[in-house]
Amino acid sequence: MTGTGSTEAKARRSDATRAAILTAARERFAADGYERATIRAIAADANIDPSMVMRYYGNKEKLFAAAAEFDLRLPDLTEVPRGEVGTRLTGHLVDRWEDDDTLMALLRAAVTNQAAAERMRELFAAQLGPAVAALVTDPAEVPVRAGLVATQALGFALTRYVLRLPPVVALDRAEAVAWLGPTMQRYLAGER
Amino acid sequence: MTGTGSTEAKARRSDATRAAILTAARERFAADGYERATIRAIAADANIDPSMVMRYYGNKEKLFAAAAEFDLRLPDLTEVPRGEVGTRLTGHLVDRWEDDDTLMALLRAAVTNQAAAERMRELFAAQLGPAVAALVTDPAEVPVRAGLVATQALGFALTRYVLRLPPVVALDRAEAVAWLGPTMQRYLAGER
DNA sequence: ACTGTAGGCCAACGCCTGTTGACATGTCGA
DNA sequence: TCGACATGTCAACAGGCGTTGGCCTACAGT
Repeated sequence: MTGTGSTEAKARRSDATRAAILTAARERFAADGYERATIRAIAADANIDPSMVMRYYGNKEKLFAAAAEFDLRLPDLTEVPRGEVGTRLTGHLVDRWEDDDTLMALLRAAVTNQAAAERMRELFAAQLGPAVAALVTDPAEVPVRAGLVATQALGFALTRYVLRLPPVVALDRAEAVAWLGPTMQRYLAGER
Repeated sequence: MTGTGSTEAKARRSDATRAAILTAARERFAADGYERATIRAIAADANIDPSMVMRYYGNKEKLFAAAAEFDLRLPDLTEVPRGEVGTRLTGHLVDRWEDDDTLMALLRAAVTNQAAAERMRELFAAQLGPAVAALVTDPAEVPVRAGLVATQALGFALTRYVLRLPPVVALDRAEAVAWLGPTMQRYLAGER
């Protein structure tokens, strides 16, 4: 056995560096988008040489792929009272957005980078889709309703965290949920 | 008098070139975002030399500023039946988005470029704000309601035209208006 | 204690970028 | 007809980018 003796896999001496790179990458991608986030800047943030980034992640594209790994951690909406799924989902998404900048990295990059956009599509198809499917009776309605939810969720994130429209920035969590919750509710479980 | 004899201002011989540059710039900024849209590519599209772009627009920043000039042409919502302002506004925005790629250029650029983001904020404050103000009785509510409208409008545009989430792309104009209209209605004139 | 190897740094490459200045061409007023 | 000025081309610059390969250095397994 090697190293510090963890229970699983082999702990490499370079794990700390790898993690530092990933953290710095997420921050840079989140703040600057795909093309303005340079390998050199990321390396500088992580206090290592740019060539280390290449050694550990191959190239910029793969680095982004690693940094953009993300789990929405959606709650099981079937256990929530039918009339509250909208506010519940909205609150969860706001929280998820605020405590992890991976989503921001994904969003900023997805606007100018094809691979990132594909990632975003997968994220909604693979994570939001199933959550919505558990609520909707007619399977044919699932994609549209999930899409509409994405519409409002991403629009809120875009205007609040990226464009920073003052009145949207000014909303506190409760106000945001109160305004957006009913919209989500209708998209998830409303008529039509 | 000079040139082709228009009624106002002086028509320069280079006006065609200036317009070609502007058109190419809008298309490139819309398709690629601010940093990936290069002066060289824009010049190539317009069939001229990159240095002409500099001569006529000074630098890339000013070129963008000129290309991102935009008027939402919002209808006078006070002449629309109170209950239909949501669908009316939604329909107008969808149309506006589809027949002019300036908005797309503005959105794609605003995600990674500060000046473009500021432009976007101004656009909503100066154009959407007043339109909303004409509908809402309490002036204190105007900014929030306009912000919420922006939230849904930009979210729809983002998911449909930029991220291209399949179910959102699949909506036709009528379906989009039917789904988003009520949301807009509530943001514009709903309770709370 | 010795040595192989993983971890890390440095310098350089080829390419692309925005931007500049010198030069050629054409057009229009005098 | 002539000259001034607008229009346009060409070549180059300085800097930044992703990426590569060679070279030290220090630790881990024997």
